[in-house]
Amino acid sequence: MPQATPNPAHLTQVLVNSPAYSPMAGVLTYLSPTKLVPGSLVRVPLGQRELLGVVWHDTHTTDPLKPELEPSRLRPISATLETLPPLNAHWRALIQFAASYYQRSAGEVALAALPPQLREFSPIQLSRKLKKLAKTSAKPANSAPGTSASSLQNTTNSVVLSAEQTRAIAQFNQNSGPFLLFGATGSGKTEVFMRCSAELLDRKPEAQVLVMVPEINLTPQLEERFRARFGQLFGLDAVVSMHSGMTPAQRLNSWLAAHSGAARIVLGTRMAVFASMPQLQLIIVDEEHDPSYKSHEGARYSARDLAVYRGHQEGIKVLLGSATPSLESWYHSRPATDGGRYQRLEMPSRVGSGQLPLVRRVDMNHQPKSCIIAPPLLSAIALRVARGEQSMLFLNRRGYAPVLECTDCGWKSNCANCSAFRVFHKIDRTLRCHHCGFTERVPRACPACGNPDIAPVGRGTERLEEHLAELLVDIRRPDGQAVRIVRIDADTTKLKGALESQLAQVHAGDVDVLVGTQMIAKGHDFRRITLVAAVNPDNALFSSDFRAPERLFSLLMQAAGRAGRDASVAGQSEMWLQTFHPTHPLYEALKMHDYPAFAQSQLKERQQAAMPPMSFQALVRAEGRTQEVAQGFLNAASLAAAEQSDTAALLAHLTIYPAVPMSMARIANVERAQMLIESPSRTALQRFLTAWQSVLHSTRQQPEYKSLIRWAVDVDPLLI
DNA sequence: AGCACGCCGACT
DNA sequence: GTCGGCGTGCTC
Repeated sequence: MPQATPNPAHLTQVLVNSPAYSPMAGVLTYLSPTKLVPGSLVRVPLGQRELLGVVWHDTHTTDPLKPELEPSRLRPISATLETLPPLNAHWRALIQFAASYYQRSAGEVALAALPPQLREFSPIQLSRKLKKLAKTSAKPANSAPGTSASSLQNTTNSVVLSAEQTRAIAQFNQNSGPFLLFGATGSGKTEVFMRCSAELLDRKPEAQVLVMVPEINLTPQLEERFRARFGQLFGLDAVVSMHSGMTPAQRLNSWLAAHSGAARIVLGTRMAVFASMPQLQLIIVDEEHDPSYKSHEGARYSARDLAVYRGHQEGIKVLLGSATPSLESWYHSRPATDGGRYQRLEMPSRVGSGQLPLVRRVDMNHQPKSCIIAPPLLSAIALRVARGEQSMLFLNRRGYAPVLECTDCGWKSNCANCSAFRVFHKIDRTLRCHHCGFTERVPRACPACGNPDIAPVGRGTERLEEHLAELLVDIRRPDGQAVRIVRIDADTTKLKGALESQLAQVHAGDVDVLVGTQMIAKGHDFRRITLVAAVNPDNALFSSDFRAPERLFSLLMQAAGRAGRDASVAGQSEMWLQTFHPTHPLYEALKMHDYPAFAQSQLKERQQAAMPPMSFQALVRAEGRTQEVAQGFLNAASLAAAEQSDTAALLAHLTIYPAVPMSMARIANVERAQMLIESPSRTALQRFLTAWQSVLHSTRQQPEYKSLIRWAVDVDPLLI
């Protein structure tokens, strides 16, 4: 055997952020003077750059693909961030699983899961930062002026639990989960979350809890409640947030607090599922049905599904909560005797005297032709205004009208870059594309035939607000003043803090009627609203997207939950639906506030059509200059799967559909196509996708697909 | 993906 | 004479 080099170095496997399709995917091998523990953070040279890396496998298995890699050509690690404890085996297992399940490289997933600022820091910068943090956290954090710890604890723990809450908590304590807390809006799910957390934190002195919420705007409310409850026990900085709205410095601080164990409760959006939490004992996923848990870029992971995996992997409890669970979770929580894997905890009643609102359907077939707000609904709103109560109307379209049309030649306000209409915004007289942002002033006359008579078709929130103001012009509030209408949508809340100030107006009672898009139906408690109306909810009933009814039901249930949360007015609160299909089963179930009935009928349909959750799907999306290239690439890769033995062997277990244009086929002059792959077996689908990667890569190498812009696999897609 | 190198058009 | 376009090719 030849003698080792005079300065012996350890071969060290390191993950860096390199995408799955580059030849650099997987681990890279470096030299290190000392043996480094897996999970250690290092800085390594790669070409001209120096990158953050994570030390991976213990064993240096020789890569069969690159046998020519000689130790003499390896470069040494530049530096080790030794002031940080290595990422533990649980975290590494989570990253490895997410990367393989969602068909991305481990390096991409691992590095995306670390705070961005950590990628920039040198070891010296990092140790400076850590020293600074140690100094500030050395100060006693729990000295809130005015309230003693014991008095606050008394008030928070003196919340009387309902029988349902007590039973749910008992079941949680006696079983191992995962749990699905199926609780009506207002049934007190948050209180259950806090009690379950409190018990675990009490039992284990070092325990950590991860709480996930779907959207950033929901974090402050929940954060406030958790901080009020646990801040006194563990220090105010023991509760930290993690979401994309934070500054890089804040994100690093939160991450370090979680990683060191100082943070006892981590509250965050989907990215938080990857937080390093060495003493993690419980994961809570609030509003688990919310589509925001599914990532749309990079690795298209589902944070809810990864939370369940992580809980299983770490041997800890996972608690999912929703008033309208995803059909996946609902199906998993069927009785264990039927094969269910989750334990269902039920809290059907509202806490206190609050009743669920009365659901009223307006049959639009029997209303004046093309009316926007039916007369009975208008009178109901007018009545609330006169009584000094608030109403909320929502419509799933912003702008004034979704399209402008020439009454003469039929010209429509198409977008030049997208397969979509540009929306008419009357407020600044523009036509705006909501997909690519292309904005122009409204033409004086039809650009095709010169006819000056071009008319808005359909309605958006702007037009609804305008129309409502006209209809209610004579209505007076109890104080004799004119009715006050406010609109809340993406256009009115663009400026920072605008949403908060508009919401504050509503809470203060300065507003009689609130008009907006779905964003007002979610999350916020409007205690004085006694009427909620869905102006035009029918679209989702006949959508080509099989999940549209599920989303509509959930949205309407949430919206209904906005009404009458205040017990003093709950008796009179109503949810109105304007529909051309009043007897549709979805609305029937909604009227009875009967999610289980709705879910049962949906699951039956899914069963018959062999769709999720009874089957498993993956979607491959491709983007190119033309549909021919995008679709051609997908179809060629599909054909080639039959010619490679490992993929061909699995074809019997799956259905690969032909490539089709996406429903929004063109955005910003990029043509998009997709191909659906379905299988009754998750394993078969997984094996196929893994083996198929190399086929996709080599297909892209063919000269006719050189112009392909990109492709990506979406496992368990939400939008088909 | 980054970031080089490299070979052709309009500017101080 | 240079600045800069983005086409190929490499990075342990």
